[in-house]
Amino acid sequence: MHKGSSLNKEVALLKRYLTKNHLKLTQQREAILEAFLKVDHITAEELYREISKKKRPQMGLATIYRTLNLLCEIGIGQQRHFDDNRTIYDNVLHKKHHDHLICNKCEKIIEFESPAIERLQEEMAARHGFTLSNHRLELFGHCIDWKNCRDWQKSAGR
Amino acid sequence: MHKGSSLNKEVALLKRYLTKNHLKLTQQREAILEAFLKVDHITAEELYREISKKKRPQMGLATIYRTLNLLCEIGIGQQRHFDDNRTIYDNVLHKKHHDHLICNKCEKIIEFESPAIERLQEEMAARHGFTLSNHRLELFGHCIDWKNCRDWQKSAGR
DNA sequence: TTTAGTGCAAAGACTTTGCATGGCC
DNA sequence: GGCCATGCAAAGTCTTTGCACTAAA
Repeated sequence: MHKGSSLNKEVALLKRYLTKNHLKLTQQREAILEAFLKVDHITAEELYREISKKKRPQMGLATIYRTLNLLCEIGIGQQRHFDDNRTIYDNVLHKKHHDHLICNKCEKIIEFESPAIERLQEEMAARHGFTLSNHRLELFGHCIDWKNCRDWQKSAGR
Repeated sequence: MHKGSSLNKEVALLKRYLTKNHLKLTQQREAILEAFLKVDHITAEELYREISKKKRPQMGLATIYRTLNLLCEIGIGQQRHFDDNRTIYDNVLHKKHHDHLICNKCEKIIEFESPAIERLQEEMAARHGFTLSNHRLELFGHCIDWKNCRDWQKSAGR
């Protein structure tokens, strides 16, 4: 399920970056990276609970934030935000890419892929002299059945 | 420059929404809407400074937030976040839509449009039973001339 | 007159920072 | 051993909420 080969590759990437910048590879950083690579995206809080439950009960939340920011600098992670203000950290390299279709009425989020759109993106990038590494596409609107959605019923009451 | 016709249209939209929901059209809400319609996007803080300087010195920040959230519910505004954690409120209806091509090396940002991509987006949304109101597309990569870019030279130093 | 909105200040939520201690190189 | 990283707690930053008062409807 979670390929070890990928893990090793990322650890190597992390090590290289750390060495190059006179930083250190600690057990915490390794544990965070390992857990992070198992998911597509996660919040600092969730990663914290995950790690302190299963591996290192004494891990500090601040360390999670610091390391997550580090991973973003390296390019393994990328920050994202939905409508609330918490930060979601995407696993950029490992995850199977997908885009999002987001319902403004009921908070429903559908993940999809479109090779056709991706092709046009490449074309557009090339036209402007860009080489793409990744992208983010979010479509907002409302889904056909939002009136039956419990989340929406709830928040509509205010 | 700032077309009055548009202003009136939006005020009408706001009024309709307020009436329908037994809400009230206050001077504050009108002032906030007016100021908001003059920009493409703005933060609550900026809008607050703008309005308290020029129109209503006693306006509270909380009112700005409340009204901005209201405008988002109506569909005149939309929240967005860049990498820091502050919320940017986009003027959805007024602004000319564009997508972004972002260079990870030199911070260059190019705005572009692609009707072909938009068409595919609609198609994809329809396939999932969604009606779109708008979207966000950001392409990340590097531009062909980033090595000559001053911004990159600068930030590469760390 | 009734009900909702406002301003202010306090509370919240999330993230970063300071500092003494501990752990890589 | 030197220096960076960690944990903890405190401080920040941005946003929401409670409440008494004011103003639309």
